[in-house]
Amino acid sequence: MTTLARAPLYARAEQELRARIAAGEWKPGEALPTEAALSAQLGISQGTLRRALGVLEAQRLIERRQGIGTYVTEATSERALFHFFRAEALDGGRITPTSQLHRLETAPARPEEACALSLPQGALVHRLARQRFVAGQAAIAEEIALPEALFPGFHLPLGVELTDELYVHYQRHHGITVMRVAEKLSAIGAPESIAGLLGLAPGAPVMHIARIAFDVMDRPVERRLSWIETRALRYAIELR
Amino acid sequence: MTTLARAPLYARAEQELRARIAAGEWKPGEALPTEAALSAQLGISQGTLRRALGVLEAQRLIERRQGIGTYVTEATSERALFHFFRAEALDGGRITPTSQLHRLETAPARPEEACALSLPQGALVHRLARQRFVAGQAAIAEEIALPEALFPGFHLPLGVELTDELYVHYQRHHGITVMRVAEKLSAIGAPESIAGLLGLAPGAPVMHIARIAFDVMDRPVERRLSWIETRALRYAIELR
DNA sequence: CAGTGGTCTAGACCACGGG
DNA sequence: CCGTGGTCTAGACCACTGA
Repeated sequence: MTTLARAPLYARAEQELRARIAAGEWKPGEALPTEAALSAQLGISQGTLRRALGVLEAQRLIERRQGIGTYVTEATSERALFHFFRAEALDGGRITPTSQLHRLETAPARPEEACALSLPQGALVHRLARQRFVAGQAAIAEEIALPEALFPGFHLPLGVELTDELYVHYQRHHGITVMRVAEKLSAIGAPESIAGLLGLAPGAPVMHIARIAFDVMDRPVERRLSWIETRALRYAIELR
Repeated sequence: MTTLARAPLYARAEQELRARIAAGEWKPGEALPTEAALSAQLGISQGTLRRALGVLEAQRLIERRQGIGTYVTEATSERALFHFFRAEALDGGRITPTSQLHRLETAPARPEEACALSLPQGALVHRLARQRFVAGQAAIAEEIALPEALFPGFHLPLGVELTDELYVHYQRHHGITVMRVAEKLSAIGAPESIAGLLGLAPGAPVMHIARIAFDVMDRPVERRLSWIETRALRYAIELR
């Protein structure tokens, strides 16, 4: 683990704070104690605490505002879309898709799902299938698996236009904050079932994305397969 | 600019050091002065200097090694591949492609090239076309444009297997270090010319990537179009 | 105005690497 | 051993916010 006694103080403080936030000691939107109070409580100097807070801020787990205080970052549709939804219009403009769930079931994880989510054989997952629309056109099909253990009693209305991002829902209703996603992209010919959903001919080129999302403690919490029709969309990323 | 007199000291120090590195005061692989010497030279405390160095280190412009010193990061094939070449095998294993240049010309920039590289109409670019092979199979076709002004006298042998990454070549021979790339991905049917190069049927699904690469001072220095055959490859990225 | 986070400093001490 | 960067502290002062 990273919580070795040998690790620097600031790193241990960072882990301590991360764990406390993950445990819900301070919930999204709430303020942490002041730097003076926190450093006294942790028995470290303010400078060392600030270094730990700086890391958490860089990871967007917290937000610091001069003159106000330090807050646990709250997931918003805005932010979720901006950070983790990389599709944009051909001209680079932002896109705000709507979405509609058309299947929701709870079943034993398939082998690929269990593997992606580090679940034992036979563990239950909630499985969602949905479409996302851009300018009234179906542009994205998705199949999502969530560990039942992390999302007990998960539910969403079928067939209704959803405005909020799923990640906002995860945080508000299940206390799970997505911090990082890993994706593997490929270009494939649309399988028949997907082609139907997206209004394409079978075999037409679509972008396929296999995503695993990780939470604050870097545990895998969602596996998502996406099929994206990229005639009117671009998937924009930045590497540095 | 970011070099306002009002900006914090550490930010001004960071910009100052970045500019000096870009200007070649310390070349890739060379050591910067010690922290004590640098802080004295810049008239700031060691703590403030360390903060500036921390930013440059996070951006991988420099590397600090305890007991040794601070060095300007040198581009290596290893690093260039790892950071900016996101293709991997289906099982997640790394891939080391070979490449072969089959066209090299210098001509006025096309409108899209001029736009991508912030060049005036009619400015000259070097235009490269190459193929990249994975396990002996042509898997990637690329067309690359470089501003002639930044790469005077650019040349590479045609038709030979190249081992070094292009970005290593940019740094070694033209003093240009790529720090960041922006990409737009889509899935398209392979155009006839590309299909021929990749051994695909015309219209077969390929991943298309339009990339712009930026240097140390965040100027656009390369525009690259790639067509990737993703039957044996995945494009792996991480968002956080 | 009081209280918050942001900047900057000076200095002690530690850990590492090489002569 | 010495010189390097890495950690940690204590404290002064600034800049912003809201009552």
